[in-house]
Amino acid sequence: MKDVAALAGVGLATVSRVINGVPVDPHLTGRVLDAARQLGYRKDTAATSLRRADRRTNTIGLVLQDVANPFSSALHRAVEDVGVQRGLLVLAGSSDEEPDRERELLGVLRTRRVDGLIVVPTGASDGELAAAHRDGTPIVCVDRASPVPGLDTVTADNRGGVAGAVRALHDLGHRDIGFVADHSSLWTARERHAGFVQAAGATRPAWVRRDVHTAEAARQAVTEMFAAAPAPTALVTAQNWLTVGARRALVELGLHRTVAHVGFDDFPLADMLDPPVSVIAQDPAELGRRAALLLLSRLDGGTGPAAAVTLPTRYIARGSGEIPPPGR
Amino acid sequence: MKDVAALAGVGLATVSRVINGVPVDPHLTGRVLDAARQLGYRKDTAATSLRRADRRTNTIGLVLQDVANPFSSALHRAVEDVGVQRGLLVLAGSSDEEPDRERELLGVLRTRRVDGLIVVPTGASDGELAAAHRDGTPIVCVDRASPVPGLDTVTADNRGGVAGAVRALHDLGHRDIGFVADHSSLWTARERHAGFVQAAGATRPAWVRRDVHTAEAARQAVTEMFAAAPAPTALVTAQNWLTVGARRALVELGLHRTVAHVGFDDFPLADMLDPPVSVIAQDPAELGRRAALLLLSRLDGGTGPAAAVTLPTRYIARGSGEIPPPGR
DNA sequence: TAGGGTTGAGGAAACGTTTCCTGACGAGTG
DNA sequence: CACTCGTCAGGAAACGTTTCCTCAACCCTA
Repeated sequence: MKDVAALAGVGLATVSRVINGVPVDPHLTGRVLDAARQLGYRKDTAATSLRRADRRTNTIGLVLQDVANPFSSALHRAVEDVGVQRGLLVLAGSSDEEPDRERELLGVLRTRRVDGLIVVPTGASDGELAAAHRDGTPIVCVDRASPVPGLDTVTADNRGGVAGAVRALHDLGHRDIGFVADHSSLWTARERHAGFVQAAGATRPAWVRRDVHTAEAARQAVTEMFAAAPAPTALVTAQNWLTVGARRALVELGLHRTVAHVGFDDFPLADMLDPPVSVIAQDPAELGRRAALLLLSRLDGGTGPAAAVTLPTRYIARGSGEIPPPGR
Repeated sequence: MKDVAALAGVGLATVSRVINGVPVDPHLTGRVLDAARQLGYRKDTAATSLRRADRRTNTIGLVLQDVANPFSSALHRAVEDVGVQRGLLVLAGSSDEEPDRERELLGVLRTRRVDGLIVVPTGASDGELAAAHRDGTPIVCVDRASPVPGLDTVTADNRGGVAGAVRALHDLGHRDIGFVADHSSLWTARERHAGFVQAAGATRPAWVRRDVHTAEAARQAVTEMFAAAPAPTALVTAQNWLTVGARRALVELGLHRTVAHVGFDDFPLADMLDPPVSVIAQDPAELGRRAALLLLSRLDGGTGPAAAVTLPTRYIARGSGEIPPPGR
C-alpha cells in the first residue's frame, strides 16, 4: 500500500479511500487504481479488520453436526448462498454432537472474531455460546432450540409434522403404530417423540424405541419390534438414517408391502425404493436461508427480542405411508 | 493483553511469551495465566497473523464444486479432520463449475492470506490459481488434473476404473455397450470416456452420449438410446446423478432387469434398489485426506517436485452389472 | 480585496500482536 | 575481587490498514 501510494504520488490515506470507494478526485483515483493494478496490490484482510472501527471480518462461523451429512451440507450451502451476496465467507466445522468439540470450535471461531455465528447446538448448555452472546456476537441457532436464552432460532415444526403423519395413519385405520427415534439428548428427537405421543396417545412401550442412533441400530430395533407377538401395523421413524435402517429390516422380514411406514426427513432416492417411502419433509436449505437472513439483519444492527421462526414440514405421500392395515 | 500485563505486573512481551508457550519463569507464567483467565483474555488472530514472521493464519481455503454435493462434502469432512489435528480451520466455498465464481473465491481466499489451498478446479486455466502459486501459497488440486503446471494433484483412477468395468461386461458376453458421460469440459468426464473407448473400442456413435449434465438429461438420453432399433445390452453411466437418471429410464422402459448397468461413483441406497446397482467406487474421503496430508507436508516446508497421487477405484458388484446379455 | 467557511488530501496515531534490541542481574573465571 | 559472558524480562518498533486531525487551497460574501 505504501508502494502504491508512492507510485501514484499520493498519500496513504488517499489509497485507502480509493480502495474503499470513498469519493476522491477522479484524477487521483485513476492514478491510484493504475498503480494498484501495476503492483498487483490487494488489501490485507487481517490488517483491515484489525484497524476498522467496526472490527468486521466479513466471515461468519457455522457449527454443524457434520459437514458431510446431507442435511447439514444443504444448510451450509444455503448459508453460503446468502452470505456470498454480502461478500461473507463461511468458516464451517463439525461438532459431531460432542459438546467438547462444539466448545472448541466456538472458541476458535470467537478468537477469529467472526461477525456472527450460526449453530446447530448439541444441546449441552454451552458456556462458549453464552460468552459469545454476551460479547455481542450475533448468534442464530438452527434446527434445534437454543441452550442459551435470548438467541434467535430457526426450527422446523418437528412435533406438528410427526403428529400430522400419525393422524393420517390413524385415519387410514391404523391403531397400532410403532415409533423409532434418535438420542433423547437431541431436541429434535424429543420434539418428534412428543408429536408422536400427542397424536398416538398411549401405546405399548415395546413399540416406542428411543435413543436409536444408527441405521444398523434401527434395523435391529425394528426387527425385534416386529418379531414379537402383537406387532404394530404401521411404523414411524424419526430420522432419515433410521428410516433407511427400518426399511432394510422390513424388507428382510418381507413386511415392506404390508406395514405402513413413514419417515421423518426426505432423502435422495426415497422415491425409487419399492414401495416408495412416504416422508415428513423439512427443508434444510430453507432453514439455512432463514437463519442466514436473520443473522444478516442482526449484522445490520437489527435489534429487538430474539426471533423464534418455525418452518412447516410437508408430508410427501409416496406409497409406503398409504398402506392400509390388514383387513381394511 | 495490555491489561493482562498490567494485572500480572509484567511486560507485554512476557505475556506474549507465556501465551505462546515460550518457557519463562514459572512464577511469572502463573501470574500471567491467572490474570488472563481472570480477564477472559483471548489472543486476536488477526493481529497475530499480521505481526508473526511466518504470516500464518491457520486457515486453509477449500474450493469445491458444491458444498452440498455428497462427493464434495465427504471430501470437505476429510480435509477438516486432517486440519483439526493441526488447529487449522477450513474456509469452504462452492464454485458451481463456474470459472468466474472460482476466480472470485480464490481471490477472497488469497486476500485472507490462507496458509494453503485445496481446489477442485473447474478446468478453465485460471490466473488466480497461477498467481497464488507464484506467491508461494501451497496448492493441491483434487479430483481433477491441475490447469496450472506444477501443482500437487490427487485424483482417482477414472480411466482405469471405467476400463475395468467395461472389460468385466465384455467378459460376461456383452458386445454392445452404451455410455453416458458428463460435460466434456470436466477432466473426470474426459478421463472416464477415454477409459471407455480404451476398453470398448469403436461403438455406434448413438450409444455414446457425452455432455449429459443432469439426472433428467440422462433419463432422456437413455430413453432415446434404448428406444432406437439396435439397442445396447449393457450401459455404463459415468457419474452418480447420471446413474440415477439412467436407472429411472430403465425402470420406465421395463429394462432394469434385462440391461446390465454399471455406474461410476457409489451413492447411498444403491444397494437397496432392485436390482442393486453395481458401481465403480472412488473414495472421496480418501481423496480429501490425501490432499490435506499433501498440503500439510508443503506447509511444513516440504519441497520437491509436484506430486501426482492416483488412487485406485474399486468395483462393487451388486447385481445390476452382473446381468448377462440376452441369449446367454 | 480580505476574511471566513468549506472541501479534500496528507501525516500520524492507533488497532493487538510479535520480535528485535537493550539492559539488568547472576554466575563463572582469571 | 573485578571483569566478561550468558540469561532473561521489559520497552519499543513494526506488521498493513483505517481514522482522526491538521492544513492548504479554493470559493463565496461583505
